[in-house]
Amino acid sequence: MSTSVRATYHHGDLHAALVDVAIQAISEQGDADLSLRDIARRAGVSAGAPYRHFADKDALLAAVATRGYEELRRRLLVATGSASDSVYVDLAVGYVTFALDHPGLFRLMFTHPCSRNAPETAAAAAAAAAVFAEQVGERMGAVALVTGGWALAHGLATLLIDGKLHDDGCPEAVVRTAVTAILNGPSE
Amino acid sequence: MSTSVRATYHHGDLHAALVDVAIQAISEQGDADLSLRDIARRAGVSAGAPYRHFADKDALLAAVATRGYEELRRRLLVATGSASDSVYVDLAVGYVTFALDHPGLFRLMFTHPCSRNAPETAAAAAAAAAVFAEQVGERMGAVALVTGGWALAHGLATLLIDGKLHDDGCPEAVVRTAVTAILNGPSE
DNA sequence: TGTACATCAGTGAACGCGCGTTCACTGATGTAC
DNA sequence: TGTACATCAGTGAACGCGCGTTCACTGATGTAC
Repeated sequence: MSTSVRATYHHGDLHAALVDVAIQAISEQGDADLSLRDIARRAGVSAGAPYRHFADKDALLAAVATRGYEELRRRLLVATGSASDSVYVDLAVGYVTFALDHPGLFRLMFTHPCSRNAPETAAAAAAAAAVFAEQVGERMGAVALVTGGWALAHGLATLLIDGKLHDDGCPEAVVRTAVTAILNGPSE
Repeated sequence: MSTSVRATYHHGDLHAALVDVAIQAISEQGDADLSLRDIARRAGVSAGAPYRHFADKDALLAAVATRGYEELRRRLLVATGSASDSVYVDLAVGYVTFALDHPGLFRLMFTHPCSRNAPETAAAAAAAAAVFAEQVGERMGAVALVTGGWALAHGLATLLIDGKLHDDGCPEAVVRTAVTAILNGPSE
């Protein structure tokens, strides 16, 4: 079950192992362009082996993105449980924390074309986005508020993982103050 | 001066031409990974020629990103001139419109590591970001409002270029309503 | 104005590289009797 | 329980490809006299 040397000729569950290893690799190197050969190498398997489990590279990446969306959804649900004043702040913090923990995965999920045509990935993405809709929507009842809240969180996440905002060591504080400030409005 | 066949052995201004052609190429193909060889090819020049003008591929990309930030700044300044109620809406619309017009360039500017170490690019990026600070800051005077406004625009831009939001053919409307909704707040 | 020469900005062939993918193969597994 | 055999999941060598970069070269330009 470990990533280390295999005892048997057959792997056991190479399908899942490849996704695991890909997520780990993407986390280590911080950006989204992994090579299929490298993933196979890390899984201790020949370069052709993945083709027993995935049609091509994009299919593997789509599976990785799917797992990413599932984890994001989980994080958002957990964040919702906080006893904070604002759902927006809670969701944004959960969202941004996920992105900062897995920047490469986050970029893959949102930018890589692999996820465009995979229905499974699209479903997982929709499920994650639905958390915003449920949490914000059920309290406010406006689509635009959901979109705005999501965009705010997403903007903070991407700017932070790309190093465009100074976070002074505490990105969470940046998120809290920025979201709060915007929600309280330009006070006019 | 055109992209077509060169008359003379020497090019004239290959430096600028390479940046032009790269921006055009990136616009056509929609994503950020161009090859240096392809850019040279499009410029009608051999694969080695760019090395007379740029240290390496990243140096060219940094120059491209710099031009991108300059154009973004210009757009933001123009957007500021609108007779709208809200600076936030104006800036967000300008920002998002730029991203949708040049999705590949936008991704390059914000995500590609090439721009990390180039001081010239960093300066252009800072100048663009400063428009937010000036417009929002001088009226509200709060750093968090600037960050929040920028993040909101940036989030909408990235979600839209990555096809994660339904825009129903009019992305500008999505931006207007989302920003307005968030600014008016969850009405509590 | 004309010539010699240094400098500049291209060429094009070559380098090594890692990639995604295919394919004939072989070792392991499991099922039928 | 034991054996024959179909199926499955790996191997490893090979494919063609395009890439970034280097380098000895050559054509064009401009300057000194």
